[in-house]
Amino acid sequence: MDKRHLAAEIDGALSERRLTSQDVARIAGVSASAVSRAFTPGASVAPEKRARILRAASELGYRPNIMARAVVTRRSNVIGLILYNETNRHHPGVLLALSQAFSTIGIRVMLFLLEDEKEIGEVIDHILSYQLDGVIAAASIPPIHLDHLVRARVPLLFYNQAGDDCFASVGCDHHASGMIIARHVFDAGRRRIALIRGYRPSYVGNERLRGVEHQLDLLGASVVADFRGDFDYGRGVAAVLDWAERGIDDYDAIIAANDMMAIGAKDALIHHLGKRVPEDVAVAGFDGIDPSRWLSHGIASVDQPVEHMARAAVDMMAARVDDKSLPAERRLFPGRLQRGGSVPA
Amino acid sequence: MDKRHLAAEIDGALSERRLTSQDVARIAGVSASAVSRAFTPGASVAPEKRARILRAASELGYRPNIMARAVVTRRSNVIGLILYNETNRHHPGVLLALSQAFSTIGIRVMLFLLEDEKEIGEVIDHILSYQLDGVIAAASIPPIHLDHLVRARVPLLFYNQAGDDCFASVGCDHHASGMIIARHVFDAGRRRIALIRGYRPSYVGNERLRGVEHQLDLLGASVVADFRGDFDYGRGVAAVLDWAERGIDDYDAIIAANDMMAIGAKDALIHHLGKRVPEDVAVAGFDGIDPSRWLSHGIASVDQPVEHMARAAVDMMAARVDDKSLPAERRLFPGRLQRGGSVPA
DNA sequence: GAGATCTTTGCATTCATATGCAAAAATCAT
DNA sequence: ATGATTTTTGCATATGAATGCAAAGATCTC
Repeated sequence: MDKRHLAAEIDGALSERRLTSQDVARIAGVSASAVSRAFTPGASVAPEKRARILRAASELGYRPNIMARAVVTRRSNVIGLILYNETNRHHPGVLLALSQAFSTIGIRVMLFLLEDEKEIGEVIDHILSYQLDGVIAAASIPPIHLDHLVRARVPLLFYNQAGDDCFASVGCDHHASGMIIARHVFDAGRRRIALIRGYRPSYVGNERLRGVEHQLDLLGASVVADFRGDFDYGRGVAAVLDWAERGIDDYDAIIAANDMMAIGAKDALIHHLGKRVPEDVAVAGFDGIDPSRWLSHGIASVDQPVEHMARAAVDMMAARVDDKSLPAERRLFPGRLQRGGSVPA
Repeated sequence: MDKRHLAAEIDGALSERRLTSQDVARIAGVSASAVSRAFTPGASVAPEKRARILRAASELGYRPNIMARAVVTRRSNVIGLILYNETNRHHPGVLLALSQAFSTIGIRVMLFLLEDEKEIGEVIDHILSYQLDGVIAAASIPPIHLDHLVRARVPLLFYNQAGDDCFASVGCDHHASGMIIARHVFDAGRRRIALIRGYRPSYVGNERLRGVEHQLDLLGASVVADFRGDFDYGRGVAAVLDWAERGIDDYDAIIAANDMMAIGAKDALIHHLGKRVPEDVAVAGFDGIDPSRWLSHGIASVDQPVEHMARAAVDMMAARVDDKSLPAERRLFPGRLQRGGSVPA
């Protein structure tokens, strides 16, 4: 058969070339345009011709080159995700939820995992070079770089970052979450609270502790100690040791800016100071990460509705890719109290 | 000035168009080719002309469109990373190490995070459509899909997967790691071992336990219980409860296929059965994840030299992108024993 | 069966960049 | 200053696919 012969010939010549719509067109006996249309939903092709083309394509193993398509359509179906490595370590659910949610609408994620704030310039540069359809930033972005994104008209959505009137954003209401956990600790009868904060520039950490302090203030409980953390287990341990060293031991509860540090603090209380949790000191955190629910921990926490947030982020991003004039909406989701043995009921 | 006028005009007309090399060429008073060459290292452009072009480009905020470039050069500088979500949750260091290592050589990562094995077909389809320079698979790939990748001549590298003569791979010597941890447990005087395996198709889990069993066999210790896990904390708990329910309680050590399950088992021993670790039962795992080193856990483990492995993966991939004829080398790294309180010294 | 309407099709062009080639310019040797 | 050599440069074309347009074909109406 002639078709078979053609296919073999194409296969042979392919060592260096790439399979193109032309190749498929040849063996299906149509034009390259027809092939293109066969792969474009809603395009005008006779049904049985489309079938023939798709058959030929799958025989050859042809798939439209999305890069080439992106040049013409100005759509890559790829979004950039800027994430601090830290965020992934402390809360791997975020990456999963976003990645999964995007894949349900056929959008792929190019990952920019930052170890250090300084890398962000280079990352933005890359983002602008790849013609990404949009960017989700789970990291703050310095104004200079923001300006580049704006000028290139790349839709930008902040995830769990400070609200800004100019950009769309999705987040958890961390301030309210702070109030919830503080209330929970207060309701357990604790009045002398020690705080382990996030590191200075962290919006999430700051909001959470602002909420905690606000609530404690309203209820009339006092903050008797205070430590600057970094969201890592080790800093939770360090906080407790630091207080002990400085003779501070009159707190009856610790609220940490996330679960990792809460667990660290709890471990230090038990293993280094020989205290009991929650009898001597109650411990609470945020995020509701897996280890917080382990038998050995049972940390009271306020978790984020990550799936809902991811879904919202994806919806908002998709809408803004289609219509760049959409307003800078901000969607906030409430946290949910997760009870745990570390704070008595 | 005319140049300023031109720039303003370009800026105005840009609402729908995109900034191209032509625009830069116009205000720099050169041809588009010159602009292209200015951005191509080693291309032939007069130094001061290159400077002029780069200045104009940065004024306008121009960056070469990598998608368009990729069509011509057949290089996207993007690799695909196929990863089970599970892997990221149980061992977030893998994603970080790979992502960072690639970014040092200017290659970006498109992430394909799988929740379920069934998604792999769709993922491979996407990978073939984007003209990715290569694929790193930290997941096994069914032969049908493998064939597609091979026919499209996409360099493929397996990460921590079963060795295959046809493909490059990087991995940890999990069998040896299994022997190491078994020896460690034996040296602590334990002779009656219970095993928590990975789920059936997991290469890493199987290798680790083959190594363990081999070593125990050599040393003359016996396996008195055995449970099929899934690498999750909950299955570690379940294993211990299952044995208890079935009246099996004569084991003096548990070796789990990873740290998560080891921690789960340890927690269940302590909190559900009231046993002591390591006095009554020693517990060991694999990976050396962060929580395994927490004060509250201290799990003896064999960790993987993730940074070295990632570095190797990146080097091998980069080499294979440049030269597709490179052989299917396999690089194995030894695991390192991490001591911990869960196995007495 | 003629004419009107709707659908399908291929041609030509476009997207943004890279690059071989030959002309032009700059550099060098003499 | 002249010719030989090297470097720069722009033109033209290529990459792989999408799409407006007009011609061709199919379908429908009466």
